[in-house]
Amino acid sequence: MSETPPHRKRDASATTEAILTAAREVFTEKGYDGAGTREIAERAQVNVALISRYFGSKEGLFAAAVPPMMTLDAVLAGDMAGFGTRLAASLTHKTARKGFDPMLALLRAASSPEAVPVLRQALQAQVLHPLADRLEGPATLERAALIGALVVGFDLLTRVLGLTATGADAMDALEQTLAKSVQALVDQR
Amino acid sequence: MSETPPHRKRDASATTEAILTAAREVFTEKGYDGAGTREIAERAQVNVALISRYFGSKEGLFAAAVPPMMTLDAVLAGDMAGFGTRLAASLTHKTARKGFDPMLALLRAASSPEAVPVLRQALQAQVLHPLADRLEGPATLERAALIGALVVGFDLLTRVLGLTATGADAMDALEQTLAKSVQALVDQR
DNA sequence: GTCTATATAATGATAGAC
DNA sequence: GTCTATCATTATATAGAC
Repeated sequence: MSETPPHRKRDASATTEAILTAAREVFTEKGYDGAGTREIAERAQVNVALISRYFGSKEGLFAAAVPPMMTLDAVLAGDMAGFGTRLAASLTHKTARKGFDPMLALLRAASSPEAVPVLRQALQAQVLHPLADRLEGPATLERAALIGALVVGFDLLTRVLGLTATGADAMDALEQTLAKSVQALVDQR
Repeated sequence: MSETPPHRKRDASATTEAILTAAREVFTEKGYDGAGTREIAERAQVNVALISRYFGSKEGLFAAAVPPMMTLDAVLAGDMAGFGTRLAASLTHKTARKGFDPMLALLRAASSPEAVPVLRQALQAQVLHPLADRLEGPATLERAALIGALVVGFDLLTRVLGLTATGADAMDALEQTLAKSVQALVDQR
């Protein structure tokens, strides 16, 4: 053997994957502005220059990392009669999920002009339209948007701003009321 | 007269007011991270150094400028039977309000750690609690929080991310559905 | 009370060696 | 395919003259 110290793997796809994974985590925690390319590279155990190499720019990295992961498939699976309950449970039972969280990433990037266009497009195509397609009756897109608003606002208040329900029964009341509001939007016609 | 060229007024209170007004506008437009002290000073027609002089830091300026203005008084005035309608109208009829907008400022600062504590406190004390006090029945604070989530989420989707309802009748449907959802949370018991 | 000038630190991006 | 080194820009904050 000869010399080959500094890097673990000479594989472009493994490198890009490591960058994407790290980027998703850091964007989730710090938002678009707060996430630095150096920190992302460090977490990926990769040289900073490779971010520009493979993704062109921080903006390109964000677009490749976050929007493709935005989906509602998990809660859309199942009958729509139980949608409100499922959705409310998924929002209140977020058991300190660490790592990537598309919703947090969206909330913490929404104030950055570079991120807004791709976020809007992904939200439309991958969340609101699929949800609207599962609704019956009039104004399905508008009702889907209001369900989206409820979800987004709930997460903003509780997980970004850190508002807390005081006590376990308050949490129950919150979850039930949320489920009811969502289901009312689903059942409306 | 002798020499006195570069500044219009030698008055601390006028200067701090000019800074506060400019800061509110810039924070609204650009968010906490995006707003630069230079830009704020320029818009206030004031020297940059005076921001540190009077507010200590950018964080101090934000705390002095935005949170004290967060209030729900305008829509809380009136009987609660019409609250949903009033609130929905105030959200959808935002006729391109220019200048300071507390809700936009909140949304665009929520991803910045320096802004979160003061935003949470102001939201609790000046918005959610006053609203909860006007509600009757059980779990008033939780229902107030969900109304807040709906409002915050709605503005995030429409004004920060720029989702648009397609057509005037779609806007009507949106407004009516929103009013209905809010009022259901008010009337619940 | 306000100014200029600067200290200090961080950023995103790139050129070119290996 | 990956590295080091650096460029260029920008940011907040402060010291000290006026």
